[in-house]
Order: sequence, then structure tokens, then C-alpha cells
Amino acid sequence: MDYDFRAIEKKWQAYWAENGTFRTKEDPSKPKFYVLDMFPYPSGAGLHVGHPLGYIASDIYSRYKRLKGFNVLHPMGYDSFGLPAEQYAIQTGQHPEVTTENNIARYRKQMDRIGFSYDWDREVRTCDPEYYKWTQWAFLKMFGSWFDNEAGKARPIEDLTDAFSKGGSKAVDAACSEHEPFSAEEWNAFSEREKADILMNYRIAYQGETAVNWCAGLGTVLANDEVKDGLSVRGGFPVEQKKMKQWQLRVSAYAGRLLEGLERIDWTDSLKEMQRNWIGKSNGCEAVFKCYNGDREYDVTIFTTRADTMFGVTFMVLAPESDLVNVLTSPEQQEAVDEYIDSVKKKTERERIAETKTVTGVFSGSYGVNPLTGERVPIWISDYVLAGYGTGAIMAVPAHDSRDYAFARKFNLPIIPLIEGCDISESSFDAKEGKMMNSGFLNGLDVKDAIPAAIEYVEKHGIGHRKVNYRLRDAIFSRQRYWGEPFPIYFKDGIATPLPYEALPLKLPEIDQFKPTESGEPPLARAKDWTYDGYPLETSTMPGFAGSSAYYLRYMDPHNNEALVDKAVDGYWRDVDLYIGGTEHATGHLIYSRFWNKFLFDLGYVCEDEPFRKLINQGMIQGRSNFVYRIVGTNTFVSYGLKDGYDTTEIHVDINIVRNDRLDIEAFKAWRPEFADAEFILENGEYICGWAVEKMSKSMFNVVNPDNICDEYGADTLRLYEMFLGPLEQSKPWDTKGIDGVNRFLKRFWRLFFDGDGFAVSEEKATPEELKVLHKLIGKEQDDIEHFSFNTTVSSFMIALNDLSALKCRKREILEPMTILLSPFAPHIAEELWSLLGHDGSITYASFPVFDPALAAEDNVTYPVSFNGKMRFTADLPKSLGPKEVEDSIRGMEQTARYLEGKTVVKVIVVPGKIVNFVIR
RNA sequence: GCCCGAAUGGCGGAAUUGGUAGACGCGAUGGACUCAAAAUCCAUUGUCCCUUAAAGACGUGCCGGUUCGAGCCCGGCUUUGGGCACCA
Repeated sequence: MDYDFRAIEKKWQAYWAENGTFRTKEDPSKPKFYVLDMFPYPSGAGLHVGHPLGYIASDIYSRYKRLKGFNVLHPMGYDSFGLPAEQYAIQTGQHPEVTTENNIARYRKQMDRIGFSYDWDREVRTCDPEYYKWTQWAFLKMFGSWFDNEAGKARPIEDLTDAFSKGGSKAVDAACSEHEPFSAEEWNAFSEREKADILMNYRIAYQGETAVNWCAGLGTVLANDEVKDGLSVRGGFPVEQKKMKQWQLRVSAYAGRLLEGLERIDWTDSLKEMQRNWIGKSNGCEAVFKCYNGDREYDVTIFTTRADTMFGVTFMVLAPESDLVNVLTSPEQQEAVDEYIDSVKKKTERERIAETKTVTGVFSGSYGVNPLTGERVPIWISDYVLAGYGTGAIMAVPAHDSRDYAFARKFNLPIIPLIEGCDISESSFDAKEGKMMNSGFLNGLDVKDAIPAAIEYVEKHGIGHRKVNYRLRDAIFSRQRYWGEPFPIYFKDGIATPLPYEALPLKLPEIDQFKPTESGEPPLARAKDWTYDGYPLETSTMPGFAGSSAYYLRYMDPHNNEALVDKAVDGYWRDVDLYIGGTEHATGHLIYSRFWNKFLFDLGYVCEDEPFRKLINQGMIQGRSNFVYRIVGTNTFVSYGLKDGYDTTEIHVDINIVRNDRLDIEAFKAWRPEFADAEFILENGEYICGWAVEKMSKSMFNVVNPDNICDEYGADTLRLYEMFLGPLEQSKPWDTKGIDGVNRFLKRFWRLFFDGDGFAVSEEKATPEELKVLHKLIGKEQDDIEHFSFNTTVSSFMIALNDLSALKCRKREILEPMTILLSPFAPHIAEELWSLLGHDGSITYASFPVFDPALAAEDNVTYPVSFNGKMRFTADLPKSLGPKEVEDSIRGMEQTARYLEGKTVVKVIVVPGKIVNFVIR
């Protein structure tokens, strides 16, 4: 009987669906294990072979854990709000819901073919009102909360108003946007409107004026992680800085906890490092410089990490967007300053980045006083200082900061060296090492001692205080788009007011067109009667990361109408034990959902502070593109090996009409009308294509669809092959070359169970040799799977199969456990063999074979050895060696062992002629 | 510029973490079966010297070091992938 993967896979996929094999319930009698994939955005292009890589790995691990007796939660869903569906809707008029629905159906079909063990009863879709009800709910909770710096956690806003009415703004240490301080009496006298405005500065979800990344091409604002090199990640449109009123999340309040939490989770170092850099903690101090515009005095606070260099300050710099620019510009300089500010405003983010090397700036006309030396220094304005970081003002120490140095050189400002022996003729000396000089009381100190000494001095003399700054900014949370969650906020007499929880979900309204209005308002402004209680509703929608920030919690209890997740259910599943997904979410989703989870934790809705215990980043599968070479100005194509003789243009060619880099010329002519009468210059009668490894994408015609692989080889082969390709974390090009090898393995494994045409498994007892093959495999598989080394596990299977074939073993005692071992990797074939072996039900809940190391051990014989008559030790030699080989080995060993005199050698393991391992005591 | 990671046959990749380098698979060559092909099976396959074999020498990007012993550790490079990029 042949291995008919088509019939087998169809049969078992139907069986799993009918029997609800992977349906999961909370079960206190078993330990839980939560395995999560980053859910996909269902794009119109469907899945390519790169997408399932992580899904296959997580599925293997889930199935393995089930065999090990765990109650495994392994869900899947769709991140189904997003830009592409909306862009498509704008172009075609088709409702995003329809395209999204179609794409999801296609994704589901593709995933089902691969045989994943998801509990589909728990599917979530972020665009489903029953789901986004809880996204809106979380938003309202954030709107109704503030962050208490003292307690280090979020608290209800009522606690804050209480405190204000008793002690004014000084009563609390809260994370907030800047505003004027007020007393308790003032607070109590404020109007509702004034109170609302002040509270907005404290809310965790708040509306505020800020410089945002405005993308005119998309007609919306973007978060920092949605912008790369000054262009939007989606679409690649230019992005500019613009001051706008937007909803934001006070992520920055959690910077310290987001950083600290990294210590407690099992992620790769590189990913943690990325998050650390993104959070960007720096320890320093704030110091006040008295500044004078004419004879008017202002206090300007600066932030520095190098308080030790304060004696070398020769000028100060303000960010162009800083509010201080207005008050510190002297009348004489007004015109020049205005002109400069204007030129900075006009620059796009991209230009600003491109011009980082060109130094620009303008003198404000004012001066500041160095609090340590009393010296007067000029105040400049330059865009190398950022308004959003620190205080938007710096003290410049050109001798020891490369940016200040460049600025000083350009505008001929003095440079005072502060470290003995440093060379500042060509560049600044930025390193934190050496002995201080020209620095008053710091002279002679080492830099690393001078920094704390300087801060201490500053604090003692009331100049400033110790301060920790973070690079992490608040997340811009509104988008001027249609296809996202509506904000459950309406404006009652201009005051942002939350909808009552009973009004959730606030469903997206129907509108006739999906683009912004003529007056530039978001698409929701087109909706008829977009009001609540007679008042206008917010017209922005939430960004993509809103729906993905707590989806892992919803999977635990997806049909609950009373809560995001029931307390007891959350108490059972707790957190994600294993999360698999791409590294591209390092500074987006993985920061936001950690923040979101910590917020819910503070309010007592979830029981774990960190949501993802272990995280693995699967590598990307790249495409292998093929090229043809058209001679410029003709319709003639020259083969790869001959192209150097011509002036050619490289053109991507569909990889489906190329085999082993040889072009199917007839198919090529039929591919595109313009190639119908193409001519070719061949080598050896063939057209050889060039190739390159690139991102897998439609536009490069290098997409490999998993459906095709399933058709040709079957899902089990696809699963094994994707694992066999290389280490999970590594990026690698898709290459079908080796796929026959794993397919052959499955066919050979199948054949082990058959003799001629009949199923023929012997009930005889296994020999020690056969048991050794089995137990070596059990040990290896356990070890490798726990370390996510799936590629070597597949290899181990092949070795075991080779060994069993050589032994002609057909015994149930060996083959049955082998089938269980194979089932996480190739579940369909394993199920079929399991049932042929006479078992009812699915192999999914069989028990993982028990590993016996004694049965797997190599047979060695221990020989006593002496050296020079003094040293004594033993040598373990393989049993298979003959007497002469043993003698040779020991003699060879004695030669090399000369150096060991005086040490006690406990054990030596050798192979013929060579020492392999000493154990020395 | 700064911070991580990687480099092993013709190819994808192994190597119990300092102990037989190249497992396993692909490809290639030869053979068996077959009228033939496909499928399947067997053998060989790092490089050099050599008709072959034995034996030997050389071999994990480059230069040096530590060690009885280095793909693995240390110092200095080269190439390459990724992240951040005026964060004071």
C-alpha cells in the first residue's frame, strides 16, 4: 500500500474538525501551557510559505506538550483592522468588511490544509464588534485612570480628583503633561470645563497637542514605529512633523516598569536590547540656568548626563519648537530667528534625517549664566536639539560632545577641554574616562567619580537635581481613518466625555465613501448622525496596535459578554508560555501590549504583570527571484552566462516558469503579451536565468504558495521541510531543492509498516540494538524540542530510520513509540499509522514515550591504563574495537598524556589513536 | 557613527558548548532492478599528492595568542545581516 498523503490528510483534517480534537477547556487537573502565534493581518495576497514557518514550529511544540500531558491553549485569529483593506476600499468602493471577510476565508482554508491544531472555537477578529467592545472598554479604563509615580501604578481618576480637592496639584506625584500648578481652593473653584482640561493632562489615555508624524499621502498621523527613514512603513509616503491635537496613551509613564520587566522574561538578548534602546533610559541631572533677554530674567532647565562637564559650557541651545524660543529671542535677532524657525518647519522628517551632517542654527540674542562659574554664555537655537526629549534645552560642552563640537566649529564658539591630555583638535573627546581639569572643585577627579560629585554639588546648592530621562514617548493613538475601532468618546459642550460601558460596542457607522471629507476631516465625519445623546462623537479611529494589544487575553475567554476575561479563567491560563512571531514587532506591538497588560494588571483585571514569558522570533523566509536580461532597446533576451557582452536590463521573471534556473521559453512568451514575439540568445540551447535572494513578494514574482507544496508533496512534507530548512530563528531563502529528501523519509517511514501490500507489524520483542535506536531518538527529540532545534530533530528521525531499515525492524514495540514521536511534526501520517496499529481516537493525546538513558547508552569497555608506572587511570573504549586497536589506542594515549604528570586523571575516553576527553581532578 | 548577531564542503546545515570537524539532507558520480523511464535500493563524495589503495599533509573568513587539545575562549582585522540614528 502506497503512502497516499492526499487521502490521509483529507481524512484526518476532517476527523479533527468533526471530533473537535483540539477544543480546549480549563482543566485544573492538568498543568496549563499557552502557545501563541502572532496573529496575521489577512492581506489580499494570501499566505506564502514564509508565513507558516512560525505556525508550524508552535504547532509542533503544542502537540509535543499535549503528549507530555499538558493542557495546551493554542488559538488563532486575525488582526483584521488595517490600512490595506481601507486603501483598497478607497480605490474600488468595496467595503473593507467584505474584502477582509474574503481574505480571512482564504487564510483559513490555507491554514487548514497544513493541519494545525488550533482551537478554532476561540478564534478572534479585531474588527468584530464583539471583540472590539473590549478594546474600547480598555480605552475607557485608560481614560478613567492616572499614573501614580509614587505607587508606580495606574489608579482611578477619582483618587486624583479627591487629592486635588484636598491638596491641589502638589498633593500627588503623577505622570502628566505640563500645566500650571494650582491649590486645593483653586481646584474647587474651577469650572467643569477647567477641571476637565486639567484632568486631561493626567489621564493615561488623553488628548493633547503634540508634534506628530503626519503622513499626507495616507491622510493620517502615524506612530514612531510606523515610520522608517522619514517614510511611512505602509506605502512609503513622506512623513512630516506637525503639531496636532491627538489621542495618546501615556506609555512613557510605564518606561521604568517596561525596562525592569525585561529582566524577568525569557526573550532573546537582541530583542531585549532593542526594547532597551527604544525605551532609552539615561541617568543624569536637571540644572537651572538663569537666562537674560535684555534685563528680563528667565529660568531655563537643561538636562545632562555629563554634569561633570559643566565647567566647559560655552553656549546653550534651544530646540526650535521650544516655547522658550519666544521669550528668549531678542528684538534684534527676531527676524533671523523667525526665518530659521520657518526653514526648519518646512523640512520634512526625511530631509531632517538626510541633513544630519549639515549644521544649522541661529543666535537668539540672549545669554545664560553658568551656575558653576557665573560666566555668561550665548543662547543659540538649532534643530539638533529635540523639543520632545529632556527639556528641549541643553548646555553645550563642545569639547566633550560631538554634536556641540560640530556646532561650535561651524559658528566659531569657544571650546574648553576639561580632561587632561585629550586631543580636541579634530573632534570632541566623548569617552567617559580620564582626569578632570579646568573644572574647579572637580579637578584631578576621574570622570566616573566626577559625575556623581558634580550632581551632588548641584543638588546641594539648589541648582538642580538628579533625574532619569527616557527616550520612550507616549503613543499617538488616533488615526484619521475609517477601518479601525471608533473611540467611545463624545464631546459634550466641547468636553471629551466617555460613553457609558453599557453603550459598548460603539459600532463603526456605514458611510458612502471611505476617504476623508473635502474639508479634510476623517472619514467618520461622513457618517449620518454620528452622535451620542445628541452630541458629536469622536471621528478618529484607533490605530492597528489597539486591537492586537490584548488579544492573547481574549483567547482565554473569547465568548464572555461580561468581561474581557473571567478572573478565574485568567487565573488558570495566566500568561503566554511561548510566543512565536517576527522580530519586526520589537518596538511596536511588543511594547504596546506589555504596556496594555501592565495597565490591566494595575487595575486588577489580569493576574500577571508580563504577558509573554518566552518569546521566539522565527526568521524570515526569503524568496529566490529569477531574472532575464533584455538587451536595451530590443525585445531580445540574452542568457545569464552571455549577458556581459551586451547592455542589458534585468527583469524579474515569474519563478513558476523557471525550473533549476532554466527558463521555459514557451511559457515566458505566453506570460506577458509584450514577450509574445521575444527572441533569445541561448547558451547550450538553454536560457539560463540569473537569481537573487530577496524578500518574498508579489512584485518580484518569487512567491511560493504553500498550497502548491501541499498539492505536490502533502502537508506533512511541507511541515517537515520548513523545519528541516535550518534553525528556526534564522532567515533563509526558500529553496525547494531538498524537499524530495524529507518526502522520501516519510515514504520510507510508511513502508516500515508494510510488507508488500499488507500492513505487517510484528509483535516480537525488540532487541537491545533496536531499543537503542528508539531511546536515542526519544532522548534527542525531547532535548531538541525543548531547545526549539527542530531541524536537528528531523535529522535524528532520518538517522533512526536508516538504523531501523538496516536492522530490518518491523516491531510494534519500536514502531508504535516512533509514530508518537513523529506525530508533532507529521500529524496526518502519524494518525493514520496510529489507527492502523489498532488504536481508536486521535494520537494527539497519546503519551510521550518514556526515555530510558540506559537503553540509549553507547557500549564502552573500561580499561585500566598506567603511565610511566606512576599514573593510573582508566580509558573508556568502544566495545567494537579489536584487541590490536585497543593496544594502539592506549599507546597513542600514553604519548600524548606525558604532560599529565602530577595530576590525577580520573577517566580518559578515547577513540583509536586519539584522546578525546580527559576528566581531571 | 553607535549597539547586537553571523561567517564551516558544490549547496542547506550538524558538532553533546574546549575533546574523532563536516551528522542529516540535497546535488554529483558509479552500480542494481527495468525492454525503457519513473520509483526504489546499494556504493563513493572536504582539499592536495596518487592509476588506485594504504599512509600522509592541509583544512571551520583573515592575522596573532591561551591550551596537551580551539569551529568554539582572548586580542586585532575583513566581509555580511539586523536594529538605532542628532536622545544631550
